[in-house]
Amino acid sequence: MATIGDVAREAGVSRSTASYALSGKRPISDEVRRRVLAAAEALAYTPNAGARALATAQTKVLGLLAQFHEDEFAPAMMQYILGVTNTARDLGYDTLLVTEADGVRALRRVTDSRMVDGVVLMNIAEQDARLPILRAAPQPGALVGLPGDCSGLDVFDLDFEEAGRVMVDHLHRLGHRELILVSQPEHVVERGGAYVWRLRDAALERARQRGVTLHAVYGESRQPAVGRLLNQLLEAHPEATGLLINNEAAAAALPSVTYARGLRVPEDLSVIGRYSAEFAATFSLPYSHIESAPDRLGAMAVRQLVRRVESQAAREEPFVVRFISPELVSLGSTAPPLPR
Amino acid sequence: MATIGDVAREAGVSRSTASYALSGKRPISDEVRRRVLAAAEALAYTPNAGARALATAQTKVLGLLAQFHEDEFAPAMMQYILGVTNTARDLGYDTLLVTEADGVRALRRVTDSRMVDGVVLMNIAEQDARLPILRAAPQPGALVGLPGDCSGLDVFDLDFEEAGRVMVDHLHRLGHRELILVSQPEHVVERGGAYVWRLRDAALERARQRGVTLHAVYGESRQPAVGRLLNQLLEAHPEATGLLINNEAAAAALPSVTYARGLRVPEDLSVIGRYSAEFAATFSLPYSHIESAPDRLGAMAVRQLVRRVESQAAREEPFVVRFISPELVSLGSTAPPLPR
DNA sequence: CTCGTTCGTCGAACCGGTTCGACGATCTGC
DNA sequence: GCAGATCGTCGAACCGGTTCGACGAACGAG
Repeated sequence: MATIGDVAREAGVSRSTASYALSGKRPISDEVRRRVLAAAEALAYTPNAGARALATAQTKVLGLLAQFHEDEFAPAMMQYILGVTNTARDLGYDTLLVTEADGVRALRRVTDSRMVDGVVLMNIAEQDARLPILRAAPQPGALVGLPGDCSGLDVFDLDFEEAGRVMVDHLHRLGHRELILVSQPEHVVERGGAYVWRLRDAALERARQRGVTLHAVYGESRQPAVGRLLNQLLEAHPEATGLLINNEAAAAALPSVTYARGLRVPEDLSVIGRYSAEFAATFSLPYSHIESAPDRLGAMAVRQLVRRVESQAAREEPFVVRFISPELVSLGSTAPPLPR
Repeated sequence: MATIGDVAREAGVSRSTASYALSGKRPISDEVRRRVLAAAEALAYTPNAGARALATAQTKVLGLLAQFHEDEFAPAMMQYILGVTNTARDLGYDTLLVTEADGVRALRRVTDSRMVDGVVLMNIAEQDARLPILRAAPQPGALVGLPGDCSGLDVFDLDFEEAGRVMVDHLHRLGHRELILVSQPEHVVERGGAYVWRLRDAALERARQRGVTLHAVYGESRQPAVGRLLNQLLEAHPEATGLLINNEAAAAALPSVTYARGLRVPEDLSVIGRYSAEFAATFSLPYSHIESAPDRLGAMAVRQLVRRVESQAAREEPFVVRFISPELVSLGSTAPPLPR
């Protein structure tokens, strides 16, 4: 493998001149620049990433810390990851994907050893043990998901409160007066998944204001449990005319349940979900839904992160907490309730 | 951030002694070792990854090159990725996930710049332009998926030929004489996805031997197209009593189609899929299926890769092409056909 | 008591880049 | 024709580790 010393020798100049010719950081005569570029081309020179990182204190790599819990819906994660890796690459960065169960240790390793210039954290818990580490780290960090304490970090998330209100308002306006909300499994909340109750509590509050009855329950993350649960719910609340779903697995399982029960959507039951367009497309889901825009969130986090990485000025700006406002994608799965 | 020089000064020894005390590569007195370890602890010393990579020519990072095509089923990919990242971490490596569309450029970048010690390639095409690059690279490489030319690389894949035969044999033995096989979309084949025709051709051959009629068609990767296709197929071949599915999206869409058509599984239609346990669980799929074991494949590829990375002897062993033999997981979705 | 080992430690070089200060050559202005 | 500025290049130092050869002290053997 050719080093910059080889290039310099081939071009008949010093190492520093070769470096300047390649980087353009100092004026170099056209003649010499030509010779250096030709030599680099001829030797197929590529700078050694480790050496460059050592010299410049920049690795051009971002860390992406994601955790996969047994009872979580892995497929939904993929879109976030792609949002991050693709945006990072567009900005000139590669991505170190760390899925280690011990997130604290993983974060320590990649920041302390200076493997990365910045870190994106996913699966944020209400009380996330990784946050103190990240705040103390020399690299900037960005979160996809809202923790209890946002200080010292840039945070990006869907506005789950507003999502809950939009769902309730939409069905209330159509005339529905009794609704069911299926959330994620209780484990997700216990682990600190605040978005679950953020959506639920806002929906409950809005339902109260509108005089709507809302049955809010935890869901399951797997078949057949989640299908069973949906059946039980529909049985237990025969008066309910609307179903709100903040749970990918439940959304995926719903079509078979409604078929089996002979329920027509939206005539017998209006449905609104909360998931991504990608998810809806791959799973055939015919329900109107709040778009959770995972790729957009990943991209936003990376862009802000890279700004802070690359500019001292940006690093001193105040931290941002930015919510994507929920957009209701209408696929015709809601309608006024039938008169009974 | 503390360097090894700081640790040495704190412990009152030279940098080299500190290094040896930490690595144990030369005998060091207990007294000095204690002091060095204490100093490292006190200063929260972590070696700089770039510097170490430069000195040792080892980065302790593996590259994972995956490509996401528009018309592919992204959720299925997640399991492969987790198999790779988790196994890598167990063996002391981190993973650079590269999803760049231009795979050749991406591979050049990570190998030429020495960012990684080895590379795992996914989404292997029959004629994969990345392979010549990988063969010429100084780092070893492993493939998940079977290319036309396996020379110079370790290859891991499901035995799709055998999978096709197992599917046909299983239904033939139950008495079925007319079957439908839904494969991936034609694009996947055109792009070089050999596994599609490997399974199909083996199934056709075996069906011919057994005197079974097999209608093999390309599928779609998205709803609603894939649902429409399934309906058309069942309509076009009313005599078919068995359905083979080598297409995740089609498998996910099938339950609603059978419900809608009033078909009972397995009484009216026997079904065998080809996907992972994880996929089956998250999607509620009640079908007997060939387990495609993505996590196991990812893990195997990484283990072999790391062996070659870490041992000169291993690097000189002949290259392997290893197939996982298809295992039929029975969930009761097959039965003898009803007499007509 | 001395010589030859062995053991533990140190200094220096090296990995492959980047960057700073200096220096010689050329150009400008008077 | 000379002082001073400008331009292009070079040498050396540095980033933070690892590793090799050497060297002094302690040790055992004769």
